[in-house]
Amino acid sequence: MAITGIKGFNDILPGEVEKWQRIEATARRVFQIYGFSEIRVPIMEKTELFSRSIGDATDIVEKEMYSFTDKGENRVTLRPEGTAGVIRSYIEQKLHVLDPVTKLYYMGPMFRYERPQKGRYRQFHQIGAEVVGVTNPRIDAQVLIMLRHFFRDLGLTEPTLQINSLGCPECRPAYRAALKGYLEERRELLCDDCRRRMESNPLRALDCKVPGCGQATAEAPSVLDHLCRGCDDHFVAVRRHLDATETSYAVNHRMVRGLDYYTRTTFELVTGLLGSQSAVAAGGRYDGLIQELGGPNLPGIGFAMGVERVALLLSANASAKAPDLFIAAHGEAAGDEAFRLMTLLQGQGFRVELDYEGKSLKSQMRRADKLGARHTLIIGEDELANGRGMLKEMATGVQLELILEAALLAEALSSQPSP
RNA sequence: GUGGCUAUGGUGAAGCGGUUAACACUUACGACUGUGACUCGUACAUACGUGGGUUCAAAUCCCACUAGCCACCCCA
Repeated sequence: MAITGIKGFNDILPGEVEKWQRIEATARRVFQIYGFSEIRVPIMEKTELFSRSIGDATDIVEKEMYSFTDKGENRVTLRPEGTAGVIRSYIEQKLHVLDPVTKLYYMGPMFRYERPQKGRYRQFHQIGAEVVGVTNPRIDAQVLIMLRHFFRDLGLTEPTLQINSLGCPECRPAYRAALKGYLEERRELLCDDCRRRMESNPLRALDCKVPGCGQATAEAPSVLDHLCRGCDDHFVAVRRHLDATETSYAVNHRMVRGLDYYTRTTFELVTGLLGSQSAVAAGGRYDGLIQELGGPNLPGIGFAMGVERVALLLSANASAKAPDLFIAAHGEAAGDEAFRLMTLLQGQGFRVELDYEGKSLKSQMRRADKLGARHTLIIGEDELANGRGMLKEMATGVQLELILEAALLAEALSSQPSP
C-alpha cells in the first residue's frame, strides 16, 4: 500500500494551481495599491501566543490546534490563523518605531484539527492583511473597500459584505449581561448547545442555526443598541464612509466572532455558494490585542480570507500555456538538430516542445496538436540534408519550407501573432 | 467529537450470487497520406477500498475496519 497524504491536507495540482496563482497575484497587486507590504512569518509559534491572543475558551484553542512539544521541551503550535504571528513579529521587531502606521499582508498555510468538509480543510490557506496604528474609522472603511476591490478584480460580485460592531471592553459587558438575561427567560426554547453557551459566550446563541433558537432570539437585544458613545460614533462613521464611497454592505447585528480579540467593527464576506461554509473572508478591529501581547497600546484591524473558498468561487478557466512551437523530428540526426533549435529558441523566450523518445512522426504530430502548439516544425532526413525544415501553422494547415536557423524561425514565429 | 451517504482501472461509470468485469473518455501504437484535428482498428482492471464470514459459487449477501464526501459543531 502506497503512502497517502494526511487527512485534510491536500495537493494542489496543475489545472487548479493556476487559480491560486491568480488569487495570489490579484491580492499582491491590489493590496500594494493601498500601501500594504508583505510580511512572512513562521508557520509555528509558541503555543502561548495563540492561547493568549485567540482566547483560551475558544474552540480553536480548546480543541483544534496542532500543538506538540519539540525536542527542546518547548510547547509549539502550527498556526491556526495569521494575525497572532504577524502581531508577535510587529512587537518583537519593534516595527512601530519605523512608522506610526503599519500595513502588512501575508499569505500561507494555516492548520486546524477539524473534520474536513467542503471548503474546510486541516491545512488551509489564508491571505490576510493587518493595519496597526490607526484608530480613525476611515481605516475600517478602507480595509473593506480594499477587500471589495480585490473581489471585483477577480470578477466576483457574489460575496456580500456584512458588518457589525461588537463594542469594546467598556460597553460589551453590559450588553452581554442584557443578552444573557433575555436568554435566561427563554431557556426552555433553546437547544442544548445554546443553554451551554449562555454561560461561556451568550453571543453565540445569536448565530445558532437551530430553528427554535432562531425564533427564540429573534427579538433579542441588539449589540448595536448597547454601544457606548465612542463605539457608536465609530460605527456610524464607518457606515458613513462606506456610503460615501458607494460601497455596498448590510448591517448584521447578529454576527459574532470565534476569536476573542475582536472589538468594535467586525465584518464578513459571505456567499451562498459554498454550502455551510459561507464566510469567504472575515475580520475586524482588535484594539486591545497588541498591548495584550506585550506591545505598545496601539489599535489594529485586519482580515483573512480563505484561499480554498475563493478558489471554489472561481470558475475553472485555467489552462497551461500552449507552446509557440513543437518540433517534430524524424531520425536521430534530425532529433539532435531539433534539440539544438529548441534550446536556442527557448533562450529567446519562446515556449518550445518536442518529443524526447524518438517516436513516429505521426505520434509527434498528435502530441503537437494535443499541446495546442501554434506551429510545428517538421525536420525529416531529406529536409535536414538541405538544412531546411517545414514550418506548419496548425490552425490553417499551411506550411512553408525554410532554412533551419534560429533567427529565421524566431522571426517566422513572431510575425504571426497569437490569436 | 457526532450523524448520514459512498467506496469497481488514470477518469466517469455498468454490474443486483455463476459474465471473457459492459460502455465512454484518457493514454499508447497502427490504418487513411512520411504531417495533427474527423473516422476506423488494436492494446490497457489475475481485478472490484482492506480484513474476515455466509455459499458449491461473491464485485454482487453479512460483519468489522479504513478512506472520501456531505452535514452538525466551529470557522477562513
